[in-house]
Amino acid sequence: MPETAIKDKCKRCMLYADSRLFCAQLSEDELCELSDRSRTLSMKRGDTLEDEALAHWPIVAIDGGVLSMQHLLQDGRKTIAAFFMRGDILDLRNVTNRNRGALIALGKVSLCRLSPAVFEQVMAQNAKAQKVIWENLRDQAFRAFDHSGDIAKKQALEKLASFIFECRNRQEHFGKTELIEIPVRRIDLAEYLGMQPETVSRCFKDLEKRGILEAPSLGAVRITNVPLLRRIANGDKDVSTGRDGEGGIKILKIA
Amino acid sequence: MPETAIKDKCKRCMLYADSRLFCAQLSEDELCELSDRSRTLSMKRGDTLEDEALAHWPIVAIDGGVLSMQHLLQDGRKTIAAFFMRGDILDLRNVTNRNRGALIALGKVSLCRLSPAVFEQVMAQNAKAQKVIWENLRDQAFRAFDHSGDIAKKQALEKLASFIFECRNRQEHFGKTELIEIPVRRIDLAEYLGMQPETVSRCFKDLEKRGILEAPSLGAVRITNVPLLRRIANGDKDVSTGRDGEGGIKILKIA
DNA sequence: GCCCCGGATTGATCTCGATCAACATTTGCT
DNA sequence: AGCAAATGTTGATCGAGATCAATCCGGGGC
Repeated sequence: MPETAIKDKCKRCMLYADSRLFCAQLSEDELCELSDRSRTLSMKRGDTLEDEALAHWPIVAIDGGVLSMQHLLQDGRKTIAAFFMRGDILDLRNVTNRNRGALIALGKVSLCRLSPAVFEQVMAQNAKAQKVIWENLRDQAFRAFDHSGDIAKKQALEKLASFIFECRNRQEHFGKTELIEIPVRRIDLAEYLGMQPETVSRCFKDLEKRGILEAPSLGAVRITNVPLLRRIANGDKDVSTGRDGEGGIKILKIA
Repeated sequence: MPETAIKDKCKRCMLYADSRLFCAQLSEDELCELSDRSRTLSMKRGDTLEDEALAHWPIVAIDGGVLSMQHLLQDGRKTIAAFFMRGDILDLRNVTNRNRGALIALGKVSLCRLSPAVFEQVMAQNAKAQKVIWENLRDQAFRAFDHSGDIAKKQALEKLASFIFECRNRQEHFGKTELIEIPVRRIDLAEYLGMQPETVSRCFKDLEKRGILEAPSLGAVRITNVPLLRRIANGDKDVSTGRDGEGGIKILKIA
């Protein structure tokens, strides 16, 4: 084993391997320091980041998988307020305002609990790293704003369409095949979009029947009519209700 | 007029006057530099921060009033994704992902368009200022997460209850009188909570009838039963539907 | 491989809040 | 101050999606 400064755990981690992510911005010294004082963690579906653990390790960087922030109501209703994925950094220092949701893994999640002290030091010293974190947090905020807008007034079909575009936006490799990964289960999706799993299922079926997308498996979809899906996501009633607007293709119906 | 370094416009601005806000963290030199290269702006209800203006001035700090981020759907449905208030800083540099909502004033708004160059410089040099901005952005993100959770699965009454607590959380001076300012119109509130103005009105009336709050004017409420309102906000069905749970007061109904 | 159970689907019914309509009140403007 | 337009309230009806119930699947563990 060669005596390289950079730890194996870091070499295998996308936060370092992806040049756009946080750890890739660090100098070798910074990375080693951070690495030494941080702890990786693997989670499986249903695992929760407990409050006591977060008290000691309030800064969490996601390497892979999907972590959810869930809010539980008194009578058992559950909602997922946000999904956190590769590259997202969560800073829960002093976050007590209202009932911060529970952080629950929706599948296998690998993450790194960063040392607050080193994180703070890097924030102060390394402008490039600071920029990456800042833009990540800003993206989280804007994604949450968008999502709030989506679920506030949109209908079920429109919400699902928007979600599919949100998934597309979060994966870089689109363009060639238009195969979009849906990284969460239907039930999680329902909780994220504020609807019931039954409704999610019906909406997927509707979009398939209308030839707008194909769902080769539960974990992925292929959009076959991007402009139409876009119009649905944007709330064009003529399209979402099945009627044809001026821009759509007229289909003659014979009674 | 004495030749003090700090500009009058800054002395009158809460971003400087409130010791917890951004400009109060700056050294005199930094503040002067920032002040010289920044521009204040007054807006009135309905005014929009146009894209072209934002291209030159993508960083906006709110001094007072309520600025909204609105999403408009094709068929005219409108939603407010977020409220920005005193102390909030918006960084719209390179924000093009999806359709960033329009920034529209919901009343008189005074704000300061900060010089991106000086802002960036302060971010890199002044750790105290950096911390304030970072925490502000984080609060915006978590507030948005909370809000997403609220509007996803909660019923109308529960959403309104949550909103009242959100208002209370955002004003510091509670504790004495419990008079909470509602800084937006009913119609804006409806758009923020994803419901209709009619429903908002009915919910306020319902809470008043049940003795949970008083609404001396459209712009403020006084909570008269905080625990009960809290239970409603947390989704306790026994309370929100009017039935009494075990913790409530039993009311005998005679047919 | 086979079993098994959580998740997904499909269908039937019901409910909350949207919508429509009429009227009251507040706000802003001259 | 006084008027007009925008906002807010109240009542009546309707519909999208929640809920309930009955299968159907598929993948993780043995």
